[in-house]
Amino acid sequence: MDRPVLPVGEPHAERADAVRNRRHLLATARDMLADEGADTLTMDALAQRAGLGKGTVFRRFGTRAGIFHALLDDDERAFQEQVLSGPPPLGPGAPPLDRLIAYGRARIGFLIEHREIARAALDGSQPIPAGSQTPLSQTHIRILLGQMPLGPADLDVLAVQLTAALDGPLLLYLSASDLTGAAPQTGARPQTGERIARGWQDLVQRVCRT
Amino acid sequence: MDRPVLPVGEPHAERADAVRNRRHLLATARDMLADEGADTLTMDALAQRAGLGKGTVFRRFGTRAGIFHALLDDDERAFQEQVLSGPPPLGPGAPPLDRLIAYGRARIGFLIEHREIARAALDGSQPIPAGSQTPLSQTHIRILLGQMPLGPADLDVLAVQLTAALDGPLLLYLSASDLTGAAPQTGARPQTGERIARGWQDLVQRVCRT
DNA sequence: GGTGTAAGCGGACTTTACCCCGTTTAGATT
DNA sequence: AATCTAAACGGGGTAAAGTCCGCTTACACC
Repeated sequence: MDRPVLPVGEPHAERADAVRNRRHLLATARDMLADEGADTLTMDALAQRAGLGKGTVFRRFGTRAGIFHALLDDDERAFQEQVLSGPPPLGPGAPPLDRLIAYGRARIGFLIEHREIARAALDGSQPIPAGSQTPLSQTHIRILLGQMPLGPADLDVLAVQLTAALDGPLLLYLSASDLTGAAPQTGARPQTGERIARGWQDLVQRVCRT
Repeated sequence: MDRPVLPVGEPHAERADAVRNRRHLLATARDMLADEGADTLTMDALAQRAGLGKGTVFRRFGTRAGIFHALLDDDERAFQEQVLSGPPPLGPGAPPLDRLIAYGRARIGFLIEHREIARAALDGSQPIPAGSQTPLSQTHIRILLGQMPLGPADLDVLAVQLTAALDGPLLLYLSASDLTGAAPQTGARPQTGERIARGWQDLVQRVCRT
């Protein structure tokens, strides 16, 4: 007899209850975040509020930072789609340099908008290489660089450098920023984001001019 | 009568026993590091091995990462001196671009040499802006940039970007690297450091060409 | 030398992240 | 429906960071 018929490509990646619990935990985490902020979001508290065991929370997310990482990934999906198949210059179709500039600008906007989560996501005691949090960023930059005439250059290293250069000022901003008091409005400091965006554009143009 | 004679500039920054204890703790920490590595270096263990109370350890260093930071600062003093008043091109006297390249190379070498401590120093759950660990790096880069003809540019942002671009690949290397097993020899991978150094030189030359 | 006081010290206590492992259950197979 | 097994669950247990506060001590001044 053959292997069982029909559906399975993979045996079964995740059980239904597991999926349900993951979603429920994520939703609960968002509620807590809205209610009280990131600090009081402890693993115990989350488990209790979700009506699940602490073990389950750890099984799903591995670590506290993992929760925030998952939340961020969730929000990032839409953003990624814009990059991969949205309209130019962010999406494909524009010259690589323009796309690079647009990408930086978009990422800056995205992270500033989600700053509380973003900040909490990078806490952990694990190594925190700027840019390995989002291999996507680095990969995308790497690809765009490959499409440009840069002469002899170590594109892999350059991609890491640029990813870090993009994230660096952001991290500085995120950590210095007034995440303490209730921010009066969402776009609290348009200027800072704009300044970083201009800096990015300038840097990239300098690096890529022939 | 004048102010009391002789020494004091400040009332008394630190009591003698405090100084003694700090030094003793630092030395003990180095011993433990050499004996067992960074992981087993807990605050309790350090206090016990040093024959002091845990409260004292926290009073002196504030946080676990603080200990490693202090160790690194200690090692860094010599390096800083080279930068501030050593021979060119690292020290003053050479053209700023050359100094920038030399600085990057030197910093890469320094951090790779002290990788275990460096890695442990950046753990904490506090914000970890690349480059704010060492404001010195950023400041130095900023000053050198100011001495170059770069046209219109936001030098402060550019300095942050370059600092991050210098640290990024290093962090990646430090975290990926085989810090686990006993490294056979100190200069385990000359190539990686060299590759990063070349990347730095290339980046800086691109950014600064007129 | 005596004295006052700010700084330092110690170590019990609290809080959390994270581990472990016995128990339960989804869901495939018959 | 009955059975079987790997995955998921629960929640008590552990370890380590960081806090607190009453006691001790260096040292400036007399």
